[in-house]
Amino acid sequence: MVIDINLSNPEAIHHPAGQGPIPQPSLNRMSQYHHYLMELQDQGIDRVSCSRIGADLNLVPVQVRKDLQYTGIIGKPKTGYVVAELILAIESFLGWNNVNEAFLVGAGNLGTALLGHERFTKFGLQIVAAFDSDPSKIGQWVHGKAVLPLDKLADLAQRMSIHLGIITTPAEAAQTVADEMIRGGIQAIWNFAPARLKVPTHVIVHSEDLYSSLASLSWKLAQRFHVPIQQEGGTPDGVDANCG
Amino acid sequence: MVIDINLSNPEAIHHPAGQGPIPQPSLNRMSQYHHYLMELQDQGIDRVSCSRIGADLNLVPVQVRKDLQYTGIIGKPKTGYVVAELILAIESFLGWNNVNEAFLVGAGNLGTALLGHERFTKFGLQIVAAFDSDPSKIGQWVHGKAVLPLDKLADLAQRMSIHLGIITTPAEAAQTVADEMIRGGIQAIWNFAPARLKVPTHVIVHSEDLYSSLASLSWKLAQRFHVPIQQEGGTPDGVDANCG
DNA sequence: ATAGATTCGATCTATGGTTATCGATATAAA
DNA sequence: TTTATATCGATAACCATAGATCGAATCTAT
Repeated sequence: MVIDINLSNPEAIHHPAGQGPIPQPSLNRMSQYHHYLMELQDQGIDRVSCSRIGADLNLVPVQVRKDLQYTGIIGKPKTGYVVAELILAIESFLGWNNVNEAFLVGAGNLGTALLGHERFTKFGLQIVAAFDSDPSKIGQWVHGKAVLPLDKLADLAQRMSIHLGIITTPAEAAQTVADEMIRGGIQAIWNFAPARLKVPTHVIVHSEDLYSSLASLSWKLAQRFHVPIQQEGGTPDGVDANCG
Repeated sequence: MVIDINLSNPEAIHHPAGQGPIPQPSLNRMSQYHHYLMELQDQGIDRVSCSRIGADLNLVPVQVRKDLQYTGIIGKPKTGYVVAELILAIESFLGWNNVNEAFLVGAGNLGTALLGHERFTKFGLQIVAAFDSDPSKIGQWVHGKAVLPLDKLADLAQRMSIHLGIITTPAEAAQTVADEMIRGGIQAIWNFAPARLKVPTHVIVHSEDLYSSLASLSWKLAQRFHVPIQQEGGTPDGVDANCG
């Protein structure tokens, strides 16, 4: 799950097509649609309707339609959308057709996992180098990326115009790393360390907060086992919701 | 970010204290409060008010108060809450005072990272064994946990009454693994593989969906760089929101 | 060519979550 | 002891998101 630290006010979120602000939940569903459409394409299906998408993704058709409208795609009555077009629309909407070069800090297991995830390139994410402060890791190559000393980050980020930083260090190091990134002019941080980052308001922070997920998960498990009383319309199974 | 697959209807989510259903966002904020309160405790602070929490966490006090009420804690006017009590209240509310034993499948980098994360035990999560289908990994020990063959999972889960499964395999394997887990009577799945899992409705699924996060992140970055026009109350920085 | 079925796009309504308000209560200061 | 202030808990207003409805458009089948 994600907690974005510098919230202040959830303000209007506008998008290019000028269709007004897009709700965060809609934005979150985009990748789901994208993934699903890629599957359709693999199966040789070239047209799809909102009803179909909704049925397969457990969403009500109207919601799908609304979400897709944000991408600027237009569909035809009775036929629906052209799958290929729709994929492109989503990719362009999300900026996945442009490359985002990124620096990753923290060449541990998690960092290594991300470095090895070639599929990111399909979504415009290109991790170009890794950094660490552990001398034993510096100079190594991980999945074809050099591990450089952390103190080179700011300068390199600036010279290479890197806008995105990924933090996969332990919690203690996270703030220091974030500060370095900001010093290097990095605009957005994808943070996997379980720490609240203090950043200037112009910096975008997305934190993957495992504990938050774990919290919902264990709460729901606890519910199931310690609250045998379940007496209403919804089945005991209905304890789920999206965005857990 | 998290997408929970078997949604159907986001139905009422009830909790023990009987204060009515708890909103998912509130649930997600719980771990944040918990983390913050632990910090306070480390600093020797023993009382705290909602205003204080809100100021430090960028939340409006009234929201904090409401969230905390779900845990059943009661505070005193003018003083606020006793930190130690509050921590206990949250832990008990989330079920973090009970142990959840879990099996993890997929002893790759990500799996290894999770297996090595001792801090999980503080939150009631105890990963008791790892599984894999790669013969070269079977029989190894990772961070003190044995890596067993996948086909032993269902039987062991049943005999040991394991309720929680963690999937850290590649996407292709995820569904097979989930099926095995369900065969073993597992109730909840924490899925890190980028795949939609098909599960019976009684099984809780929490998927950490990296692509969804990446989608928001790259959208926001794209917004920043490709839409120089930003003409309203909110600053261009205000593009953030929680739950990205 | 026409009738029927299906789906899109737009508008409207309902739900759920967030934020504001108000009285009550506890502490601190006068 | 009294008064002022801060905070809690509850209720109510508000806003964002989700869902329902309806007309218009397009395709298929007769």
